[in-house]
Amino acid sequence: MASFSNDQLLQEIKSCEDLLTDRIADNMETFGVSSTVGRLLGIIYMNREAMTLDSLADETGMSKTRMSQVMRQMISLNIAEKEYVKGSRKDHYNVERDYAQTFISLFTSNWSEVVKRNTSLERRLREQIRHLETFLTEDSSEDVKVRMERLQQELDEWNAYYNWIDNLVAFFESGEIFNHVPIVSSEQEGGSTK
Amino acid sequence: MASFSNDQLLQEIKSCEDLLTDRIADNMETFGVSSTVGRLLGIIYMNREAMTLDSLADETGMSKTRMSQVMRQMISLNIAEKEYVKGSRKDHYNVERDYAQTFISLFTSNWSEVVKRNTSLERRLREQIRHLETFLTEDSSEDVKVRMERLQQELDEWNAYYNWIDNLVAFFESGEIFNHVPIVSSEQEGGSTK
DNA sequence: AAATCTGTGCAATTTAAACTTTACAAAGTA
DNA sequence: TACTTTGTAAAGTTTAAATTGCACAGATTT
Repeated sequence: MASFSNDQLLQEIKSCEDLLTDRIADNMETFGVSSTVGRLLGIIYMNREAMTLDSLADETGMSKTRMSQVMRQMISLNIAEKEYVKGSRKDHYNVERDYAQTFISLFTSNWSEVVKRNTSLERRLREQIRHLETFLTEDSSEDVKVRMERLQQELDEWNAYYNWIDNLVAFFESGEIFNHVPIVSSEQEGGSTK
Repeated sequence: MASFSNDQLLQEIKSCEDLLTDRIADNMETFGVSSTVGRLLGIIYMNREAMTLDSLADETGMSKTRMSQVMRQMISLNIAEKEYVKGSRKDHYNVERDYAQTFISLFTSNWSEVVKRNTSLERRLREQIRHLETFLTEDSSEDVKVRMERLQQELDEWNAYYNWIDNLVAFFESGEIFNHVPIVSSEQEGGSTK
């Protein structure tokens, strides 16, 4: 078949990279964030150095405002950060370059929030139950007693579950997970041995 | 203060249960599914026995069609199943009653899908690269060679990452995770010892 | 066979999320 | 001081997701 010119080759390579970025964007939705988060992650990652809002807007064809919104979100998710570049007035953003670390950051951000919300609800309900219990008398219907008891058990199970999630988060965040599920880099020839 | 009648107490208990259901619905969004999935999960869970589309529609105030859609989704996510009830023509749906198991099912469903998609993309790109490599000649620009090399490395990292996720999924699905992050039920008095 | 019930495909509608436009404050520059 | 540049707040628009209403097929009952 026809050969490729240098420029054509470059373009082909770029289109491979774009496929990767697209996939990152897709996959990121699994974390419950907009695919644009993943897209920016991919773009900055592939770019191999920090980027400005303008260059991101340029690359995605989206508005600078949106870039600002997304980068802020990414920072709050702990998967990006501003990087000071001397001589430039613009903010430069860089991303976590370790995939697994990104996974952990997102996992942690999401579930910590859930645990927090749950803990406060649990406290509230325990209090409410204690309050309601004071109104239980001998002539309270059997139904009420049973339901109350069940609610208690329910809360106990919840507590166990959210404690588990909390421990799970710690298990990831501390990196202990890697002791049991290690990352094995593939055995491609010329593979870099960090 | 004023005392509570039996009915009032029941209502108060119900409203506690509703708060729990609401929270389940909220939390479920962390798995990237609609909160209605969580709401139905919560409702059926609290109901303590299988429910029909009609009773669900009744409970949520939503259309039966939507109930059907959501239940199907839940079944495909492995967190609900139809249950045969003799004497009834309606389908009855029940849900996984173990919180942690639900977590694992959702985690597994989501990430298995991601791994699968990625694997097929990786294969495609490896092939494309092998193809492009045949066009590399001595007069190919240095830039092209570097980019090509980088792309290779990129794919190696991807491969390592998705293998990790795949192992992670197995780690959860097999229940091995519980050996390292156990579920500890809280020490409430009268706590049931399964 | 006619009548009813049940679940779901499909198009239409509503609601929520993503994204843009405009405007402006803060900080830098001339 | 007046003029740019940069990031983002706020409100508006577009796009996508959630939800409904209608219709109908398949199964069940009368």
